[in-house]
Amino acid sequence: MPANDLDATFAALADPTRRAILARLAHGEASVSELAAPFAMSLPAISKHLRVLQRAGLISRGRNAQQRPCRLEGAPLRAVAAFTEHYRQFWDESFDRLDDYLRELQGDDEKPRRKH
Amino acid sequence: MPANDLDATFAALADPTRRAILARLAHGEASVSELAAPFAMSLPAISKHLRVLQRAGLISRGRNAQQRPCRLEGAPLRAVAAFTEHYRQFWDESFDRLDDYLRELQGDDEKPRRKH
DNA sequence: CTTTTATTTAACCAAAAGGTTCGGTAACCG
DNA sequence: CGGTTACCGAACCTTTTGGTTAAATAAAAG
Repeated sequence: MPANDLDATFAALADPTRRAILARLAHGEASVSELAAPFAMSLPAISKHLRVLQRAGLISRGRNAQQRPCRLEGAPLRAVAAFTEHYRQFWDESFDRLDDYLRELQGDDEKPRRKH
Repeated sequence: MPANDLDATFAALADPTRRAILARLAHGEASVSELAAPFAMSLPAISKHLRVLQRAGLISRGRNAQQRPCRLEGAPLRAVAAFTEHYRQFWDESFDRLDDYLRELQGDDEKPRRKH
């Protein structure tokens, strides 16, 4: 169950170290030491960051010998995306995709090609 | 102009009071007292929340007699949307637009992992 | 000029966040 | 067995956060 709590998710994302960890994990699983390597920070500090990310449901952890590999779990980001979507008219000045969005919400499944 | 700092933006969004204020402002401008009304909280507390939102660039403030009306400024949310977009493959389980995404990221040296 | 209304500033406080060091535990390796 | 590797937990410290109350400011109203 992805702790689907916007409070925890936003708070977890508010730290640059944690966002960097997520960026690293987007390339694949990694051990704690691997994740810690780029930072001028003690290992327990990284461990704490990982616990914050895990409590927010943004990562999950496995076990491989002595290692506890971390894997990115993007599900909570869906709620973040939904949040921004709710305010789209306030930041998307082009309004290009507002119609598409409204159509999607109506269940009109016909999906036009959407370029980023 | 818009303090386009993900740290400040995510931190500002991590508080439920501040998100409720933004939700209220999505319906239109409001004074500080109007914004404070729904909360069991002192006025200075709301004032502090507004300062956090303003420093994050999420609101701007005008002047109307004794009132200092607040207006929603969604620009920082564009950066948040871009952030989630970057992780879309990890939260969009329908994978409808995975091909688009991969095409966009062409040049990435490591192939993104697809969940079982 | 005095008062009222709207909001901010200042001083304070408790709790949480982000870091440290030191010591523990669990799994593998010789 | 004993040592090494990989990580976690506990205790501690400092800064930030989120709230309070009391006093200050600014503009309007009487």
